[in-house]
Amino acid sequence: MSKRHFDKPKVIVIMGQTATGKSALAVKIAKKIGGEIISADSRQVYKGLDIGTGKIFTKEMKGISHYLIDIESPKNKFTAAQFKELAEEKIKEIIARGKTPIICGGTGFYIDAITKGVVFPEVPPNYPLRKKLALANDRALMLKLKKIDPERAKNIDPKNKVRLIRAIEIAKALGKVPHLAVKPPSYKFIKIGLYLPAEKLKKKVAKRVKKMFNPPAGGGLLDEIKKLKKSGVSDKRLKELGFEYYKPTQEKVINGTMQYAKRQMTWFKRDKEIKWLNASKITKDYPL
RNA sequence: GCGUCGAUGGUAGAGUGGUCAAAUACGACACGCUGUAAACGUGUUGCCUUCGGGCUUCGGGGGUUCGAAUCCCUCUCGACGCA
Repeated sequence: MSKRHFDKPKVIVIMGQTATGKSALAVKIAKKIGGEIISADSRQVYKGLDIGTGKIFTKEMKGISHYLIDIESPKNKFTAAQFKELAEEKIKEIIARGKTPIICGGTGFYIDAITKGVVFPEVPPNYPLRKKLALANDRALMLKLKKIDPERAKNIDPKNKVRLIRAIEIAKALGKVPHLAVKPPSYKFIKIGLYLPAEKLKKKVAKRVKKMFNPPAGGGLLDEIKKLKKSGVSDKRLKELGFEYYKPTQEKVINGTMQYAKRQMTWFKRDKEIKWLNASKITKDYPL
């Protein structure tokens, strides 16, 4: 460990499976050490997606500032690069204020975008082009990519249309897809992962989903969807926003959430810097 | 009670004499990821294997055949129709 390591400002990262109590833990830590919270959730950035995404209620924030929640209309698309830019801005601001940034969320890709210092090629999405390319099949796209960027074509997943389309999009704009650049992060990230054994997680998810459909205060998930539709969010867009938002049933949402939790773990498992905590062992007075 | 149809792998559902360990979908498990990431993609999914193959499967039992998930008989269960 170099000395410089200690000079870097600390950023706490709370990640892990859905429904394990990340938000609550983040608030608790923030209270204790004087922190402010940056959400790392690809869907909580949207206004009006509250119940389905398990967004934290204002009163649960307990006066702690939260950022990158409710910053975009669900009619528009928000991307990982936008997240990276905004989050880095917020980190800087919070540190300048003498507080500790706490990144909290379950979207692994977003978290890695910040903590791993990956520099994405600066090519914004070109939706008309994507739409056009989506008409072609994977083989045709692969041939096209080979022609304009044989280098990238070598190691791309040849069957993944989404990746192929993005690669072509970049190559068209820049001539070729640049090699992935990694900039050493300017912060010391302390990563805490929350997980629950499958049985416990399932119970917790089931409870949470039940509440989504029948909240004590009224106005559940179905009302939320109605409201979104009324405000002009299309069915197609609702589908994109996740399984909770397109013809959900309790069973569907529970199963979908469990599948998601599993996928989250395959993502996080590779990150050896994470210190894992069993969420069921964290009590209200967990000594931090 | 008579008649008709049906019973297939974790589920749904193809297959109707050999090319069937059995399509496809879902689920399950594992894995990947260069601005969609709760997205998107890939692999495995009867058992054993020295990875060549071997063994047991299509409601139960019996039979026909060189060969049966597929044909015949019978039993069990289910749906519908007639009583």
